[in-house]
Amino acid sequence: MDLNKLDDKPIFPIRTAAELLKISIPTLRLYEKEGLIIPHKTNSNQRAYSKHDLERIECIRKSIKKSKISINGIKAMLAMIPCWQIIGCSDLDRDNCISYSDSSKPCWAHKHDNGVCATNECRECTVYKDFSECSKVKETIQNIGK
DNA sequence: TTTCTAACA
DNA sequence: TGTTAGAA
Repeated sequence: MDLNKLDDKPIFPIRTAAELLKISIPTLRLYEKEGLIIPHKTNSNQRAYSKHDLERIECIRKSIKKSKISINGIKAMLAMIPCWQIIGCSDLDRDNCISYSDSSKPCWAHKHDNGVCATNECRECTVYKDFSECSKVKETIQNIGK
């Protein structure tokens, strides 16, 4: 069993996550509402954050504080991810997909009623995962289509 | 006690 | 961003 998998274990309740990240609970909820992050939900609908989730949020915080871009700005950038190419969906699926034409929010923030994404968990999708670390985004983009 | 959603300041 | 309502 590799230890890295522990990083994906959703073990932090929202209060702990907020303390570790030094941000407020409402802010954490806001990021989720805006589609920037998809925390795991427990049986009782409680949010649970993994170490990777926390790192992803750190990436968002850096963008907002250091790069001075807004939540809407981040959403717009994430909306430009060529997800159809990354997951290799068909031209038909792509043309029928809302997130292909919509540039206001990331693909995983959409409800996919049809196509391959309809049956997939966005939280587990490489499109979502690959853009979780600030340091690896450029590399990810460069490798698209290879 | 803690967190949830939703609405509002 | 923070606060508040009522419910779980």
